[in-house]
Amino acid sequence: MFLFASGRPIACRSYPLLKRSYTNLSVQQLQALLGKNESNPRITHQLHSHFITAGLLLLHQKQNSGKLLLFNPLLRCYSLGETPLRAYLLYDQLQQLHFFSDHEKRLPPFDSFTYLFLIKTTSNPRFLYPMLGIGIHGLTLKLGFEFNVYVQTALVGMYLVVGNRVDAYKVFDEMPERSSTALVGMYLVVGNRVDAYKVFDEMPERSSVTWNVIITGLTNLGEFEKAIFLLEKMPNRTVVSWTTLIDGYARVNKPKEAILMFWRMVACDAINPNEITILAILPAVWSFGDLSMCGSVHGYVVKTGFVPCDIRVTNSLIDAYAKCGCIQSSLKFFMEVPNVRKNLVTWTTMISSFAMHGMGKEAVNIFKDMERLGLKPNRVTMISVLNACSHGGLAEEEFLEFFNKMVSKYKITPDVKHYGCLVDMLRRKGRLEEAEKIALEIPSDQKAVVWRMLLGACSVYDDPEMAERVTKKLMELERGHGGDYVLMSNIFCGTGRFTDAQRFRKLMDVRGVAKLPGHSQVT
DNA sequence: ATAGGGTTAG
Repeated sequence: MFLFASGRPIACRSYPLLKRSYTNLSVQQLQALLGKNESNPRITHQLHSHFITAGLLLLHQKQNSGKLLLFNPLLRCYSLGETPLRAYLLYDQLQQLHFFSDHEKRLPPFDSFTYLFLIKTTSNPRFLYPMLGIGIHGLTLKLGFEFNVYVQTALVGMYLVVGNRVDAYKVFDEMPERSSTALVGMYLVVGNRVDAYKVFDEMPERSSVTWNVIITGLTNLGEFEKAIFLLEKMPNRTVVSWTTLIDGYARVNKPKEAILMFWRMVACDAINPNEITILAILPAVWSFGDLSMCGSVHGYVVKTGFVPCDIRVTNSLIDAYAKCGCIQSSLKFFMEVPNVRKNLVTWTTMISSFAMHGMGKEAVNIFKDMERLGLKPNRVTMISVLNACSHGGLAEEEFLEFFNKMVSKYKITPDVKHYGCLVDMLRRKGRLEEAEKIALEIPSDQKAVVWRMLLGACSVYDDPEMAERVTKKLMELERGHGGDYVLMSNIFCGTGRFTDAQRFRKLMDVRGVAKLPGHSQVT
């Protein structure tokens, strides 16, 4: 993936072709580009590719003690993104490259930034080897970065992610230069409100980030009264302070309080919401069902220019209109967005909006428009389409056409949710034989789940013959699931075949299976 | 360039 030969980096075939030219940009411009697109893995990847081919990856300022100008920002992007492993590999390759080059015996040109981002890599929940963080901790000690407050703050966070709380305390305890903000944050994450509050209270000076850290921590712990108490005491409230509480209330399903916070922010502090505030308030707006407020948020968002900038705001608004019951506004807004700005989520949102309104045909048309533009649906898109078909009164042939297309054309392996849609559709149609035929063709690892769904469908339609066949199939696959026996015997009871029912109950006792407390597989 | 809030289904 990251190939280097004879000390010189070379490009690798797996990199995507550059769609735009980065060749004339200065180092500062490239840095800014990385910072702006930190959440866009494609651009990160393209820039990485460019750095390698143009020999910029190891570019460093000679007069400034050899700091890496583009390597660290690149590391940061990968560490925060979807593939933190790339960050680790990037670091590892450079380290080995340095090790094998014989002209220098000194340590690699890594600085505190490198290790800070490396620690963040290991605390990223997507990173599969969090224990590597402990080794990196050792490195920072060896290299003398233990006096860097940022590095240590990241270390504390890392240990909390790894679950090693004792070490988190220990690292903090040995910090020579304590950042009170970090201490407050750490206590909050650990759940130690009293100590966090005490430290916070004794701080000689607090930055706005300090305030926001404690407000966020209290909100996440559900301590809304204390969070608001601090919010009111805070000297210079920022958008973040308010947004934290708005989001917190929306998440615990208290839309009224969230909306109240929103108005207080605007009225008391004359602070304008930003994109993230909008994303936080919209779920509150639709769960409160306030269509008129949906419209005023829309107006505000258009006026401030968030709409042409942030596609997520657009998507969230389309969704909010649909969930407030106004599919017309949803569609109108969707149509106003130029196709070049729409991303996969935009299309998926519109399809699921039609699905929740039972408008199957319209959903399918949107899906076909999307296909015509050459976009490839993902798992979520397909769930929405399939849902739209079964809820929107479409023929089962059409449903099955989409299902097959998903597998053959788009190479998406159906999971439990897709099969859930399938069984749901067939149940609505009462076509259980069809379902049985399909179930026979399903790949092995998912089989049991699907057969079990079918068994559930049989019990609704009182089809004991088929239920028996399905149960037999289930017995072949796995013998130990007690719920199947119970369901089967219930079906026989329901149709008056009590001896058959008893037969299954007995079989259950003989095989020594117990019925576990029930939980639904279909959600 | 470094700590704080983040779109779609179920």
